[in-house]
Amino acid sequence: MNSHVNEMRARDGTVGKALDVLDTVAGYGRPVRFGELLEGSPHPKATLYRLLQTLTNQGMLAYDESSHTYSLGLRLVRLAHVAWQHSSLAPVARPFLDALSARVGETIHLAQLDEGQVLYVDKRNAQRPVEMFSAAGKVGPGYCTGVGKAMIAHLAPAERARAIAQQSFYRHTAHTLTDPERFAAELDRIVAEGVAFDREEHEPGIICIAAPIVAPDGRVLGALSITTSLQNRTLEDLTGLRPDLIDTAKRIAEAAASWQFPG
Amino acid sequence: MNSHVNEMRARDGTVGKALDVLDTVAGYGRPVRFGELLEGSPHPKATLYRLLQTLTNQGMLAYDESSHTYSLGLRLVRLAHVAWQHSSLAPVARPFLDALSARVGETIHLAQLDEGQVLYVDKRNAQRPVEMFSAAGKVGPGYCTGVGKAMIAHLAPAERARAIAQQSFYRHTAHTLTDPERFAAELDRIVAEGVAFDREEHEPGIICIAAPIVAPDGRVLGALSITTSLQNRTLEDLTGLRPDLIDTAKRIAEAAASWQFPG
DNA sequence: TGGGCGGTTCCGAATAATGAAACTAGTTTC
DNA sequence: GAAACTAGTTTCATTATTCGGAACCGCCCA
Repeated sequence: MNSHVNEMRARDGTVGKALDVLDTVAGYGRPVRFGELLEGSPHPKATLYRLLQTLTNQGMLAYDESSHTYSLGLRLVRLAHVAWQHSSLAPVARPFLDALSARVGETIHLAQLDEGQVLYVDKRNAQRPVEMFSAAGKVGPGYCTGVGKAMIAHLAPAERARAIAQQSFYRHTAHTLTDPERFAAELDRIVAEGVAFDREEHEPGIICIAAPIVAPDGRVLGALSITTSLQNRTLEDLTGLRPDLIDTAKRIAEAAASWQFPG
Repeated sequence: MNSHVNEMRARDGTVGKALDVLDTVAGYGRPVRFGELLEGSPHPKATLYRLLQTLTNQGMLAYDESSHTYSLGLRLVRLAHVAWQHSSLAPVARPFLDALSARVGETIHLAQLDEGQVLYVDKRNAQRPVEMFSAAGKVGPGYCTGVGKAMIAHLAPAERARAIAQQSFYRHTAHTLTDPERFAAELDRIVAEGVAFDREEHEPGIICIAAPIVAPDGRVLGALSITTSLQNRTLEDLTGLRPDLIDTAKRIAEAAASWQFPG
């Protein structure tokens, strides 16, 4: 699914390899045995073994004696807490999300771009209170989500090309855009309109409207979306929310700008 | 504050050093410049420089061109999402926390032990919906919190000794236990009683009752606490919640056990 | 124009990573 | 119950990488 990320990132010496292993373990999404990791690993047994030892010793992985399996360690959770607080828009955007959520009553996502993929960093849910990490830290595709398209559309040309090259263009639904050419055209349309729509491109029956969060200097900081299902609302309903969405995105960008520099 | 953790963990070759740098950056809690990191770093300029390059290139750090500062990167948030899901009690405990929260209406914490410190992995708040990462990933002291004492008390002797040695015993309030001897006695009392109390030992006016979550094989998985302020409730009130708390902790332990092995 | 400071690059020496192979422990097969 | 097998761990001579002192760059300020 996202193993190509591994291939891309390696070649930073030992540290790169170690972090690569971390990604691989994460990719399984469950405790994994030494043998499983070995096949599919570019490293010989002893090397992989030492990497796992080191990472475990460092608390980045957790080894379960009884089941002989490795999982990601708690040290990551600890680090991520700090990372989320100062490398993400979420702390700045929080009050704006709260307000927007109260006004529109639909699911709201705040996302950032990471290696061409969408990384959700905060969320407001209409019904249930809030799902914790299930939102923050989750990744999604860039080419078939509202937030992904909104962000990629507003990148500088070179970055945009790179981001397009990083997409898998897997067909999730009948509406998914799977052709890079047509995708690029869609991006131009998005820049012209200022917002991106997800027209059931990722999940059937799910639609959204998304706006980019762009810094004064033009850098894309993230994106904001309002998601709903066709059972509740129509695309026209979402279009009606456009002014509020764009306004909120702009306010977040301003807040981020004045937060960035005084630090 | 927690720099001793750094000292302890290094000496795992290059990877150890790199992760150490990550901790250091996290310790600042804000974007930090190269020079700041250099003083206080055991590495010469060139070495530190290369470590930062590697980590940045790997997405573990983010470098801001304009302010020349490093912060923790988004890749950590991504990894932590997975780590939280399968290396923490939180997913298993979630329904039990929801139920307990609904019954008692006070703030609830779920924590695990990491290097002698308390790592909060989930939270239910009485008033406001839920504060996201502000709970999950946050660390606290082991010797003056309910959850910390409950967990350390139920460790095997050798581990308990190690955990005690890892405490700073900084005096937060007039009630903080700062003597290792008396702390050990408190731990024995906690084992006998089955629950730990925080009697304003961390923050004035804040009290809590905590129970450990212990696996069938005796391993301490985590702890659960109900926190309140002396303005609202008394220690006696909390004692009344003891049966419910202990019962919930036991149920979580059972759920974790039956989740651990089928994996 | 020139000094100072933060950041970057070089390169021989020192060190740590490598990986084939041997070993051990637990498990299945006959 | 022994032998073959499987999965995981350790060893060690070789090799490649990291190390770090020193030189270099370039920007800001005087």
